Amino acid sequence: MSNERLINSCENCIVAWKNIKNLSKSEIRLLNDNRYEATFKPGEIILKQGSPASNAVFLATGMAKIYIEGLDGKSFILGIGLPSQLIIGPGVHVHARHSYSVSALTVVQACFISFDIINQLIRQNAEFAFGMIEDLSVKSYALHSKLVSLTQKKMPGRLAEAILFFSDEVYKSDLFDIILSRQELGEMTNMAKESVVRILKELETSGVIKADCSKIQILDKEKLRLISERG
Amino acid sequence: MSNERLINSCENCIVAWKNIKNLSKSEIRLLNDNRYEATFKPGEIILKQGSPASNAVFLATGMAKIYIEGLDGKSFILGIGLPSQLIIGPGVHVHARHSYSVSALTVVQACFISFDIINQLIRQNAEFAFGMIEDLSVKSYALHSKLVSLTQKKMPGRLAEAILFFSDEVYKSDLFDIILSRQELGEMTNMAKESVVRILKELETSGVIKADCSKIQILDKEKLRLISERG
DNA sequence: AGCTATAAGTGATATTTGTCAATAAAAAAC
DNA sequence: GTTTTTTATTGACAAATATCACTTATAGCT
Repeated sequence: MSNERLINSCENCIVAWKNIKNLSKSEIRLLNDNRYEATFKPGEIILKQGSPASNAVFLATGMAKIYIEGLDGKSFILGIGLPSQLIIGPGVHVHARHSYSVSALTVVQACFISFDIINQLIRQNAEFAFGMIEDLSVKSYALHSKLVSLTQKKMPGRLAEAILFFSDEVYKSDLFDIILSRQELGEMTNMAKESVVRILKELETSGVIKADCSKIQILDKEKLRLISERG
Repeated sequence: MSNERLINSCENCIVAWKNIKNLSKSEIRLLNDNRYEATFKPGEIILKQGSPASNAVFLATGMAKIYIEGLDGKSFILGIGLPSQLIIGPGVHVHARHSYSVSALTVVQACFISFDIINQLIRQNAEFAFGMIEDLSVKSYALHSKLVSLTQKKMPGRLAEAILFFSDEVYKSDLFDIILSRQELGEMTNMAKESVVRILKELETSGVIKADCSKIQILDKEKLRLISERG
């Protein structure tokens, strides 16, 4: 963690959270004056599940792994935190504890803002409050889809979905170096790492993708989408 | 659906949503004046997944099944709607569509209030907005637990959890007539109805519960809790 | 560059869980 | 109170998926 200020101001920050546009100049100043930056190295923990939630975290650069630490050491990867996102678990407004852990996958620059400030802004600015509600809703909605996917799709469907997520949401390309290991890919799709390897190979044999270690290329996106949707 | 007014006013309604206490008298009046009641018979659909969400629904009496209609006709039961609850899916603040269906399990009396009113109240009353955020957060938090439970627990753990849910949250008793069929219990715990029957019998054989058709009695709650937690 | 630790890949085997087919028991309809 | 329909239960079997025990790559270190 360094202490230099890498980001000048929230006002002209190009990776600022969408909802910040609902704030007035003076509100943005309040936010900016109470903002603390930190830089994390790959593997470092940004937020720890169960710990008291006193700050909201905005990712400015880099990628982070958002995961729930479940039963006997197993974790479940909820998703990948990307720039512009507000990282805030639902636990915050329930019992002021983080409901998941977040760790850096790459070098990550993050801004921390106290919930006192966030809550003050929610209180004084209704549009900001709506933005918060919308943010929570979008995340909740994603959990619903995930629930259906995990309970009703077979392994190939779930893995296809994960590959599409990386292609569409993370790398915005059909050829990318996937940052997660097979183990982690399994933690994201609820399958054993060996099964990840096997299904990847199946997808490769059927000409849908090419997977060589971390390099993944989507060859037939339509087919991959079909596999993802059919389950 | 009948049109008589069964509930006099939100102000002294004993099954009113918790967050209504944050409203002023005039705000409650606004709510009450724009409230429409409806009575549903068992099996009737109260909200349909995918349909435009124009109203919030408050359950006044009865029980409802909240479920996602997933892939090829399979549904996943998210939970049971009970009196005092606000039934509102996350889809509402994302794309103004219901993200799940709700159907009456018993005779249900419900109040409908337009989102125009709800949103107006969020806008003008910060505490009410906070109540909304808290409600969303609690629901989202529950989804996180469900996700862990479904991915990391084995069938006995998931079924034990469901039985405890009915005992602790719904009937508040160790002996109850469960309203869901074996099929539905399976849709709630992600298992086939035959597996529900088998695990129920296993639990019965090991002296944890007694299950005779719809009648379920918990004999050893500690052990049931252990099964639920260990997975 | 060589050594070491970590991750990927493979095959055999074991578990878990679902599906099918049939019967028994309840509940609903007449 | 039958008849009909739905739900519960059972056993045999099949499919999906995990686990184990290795082998082979890959990627960090010194």
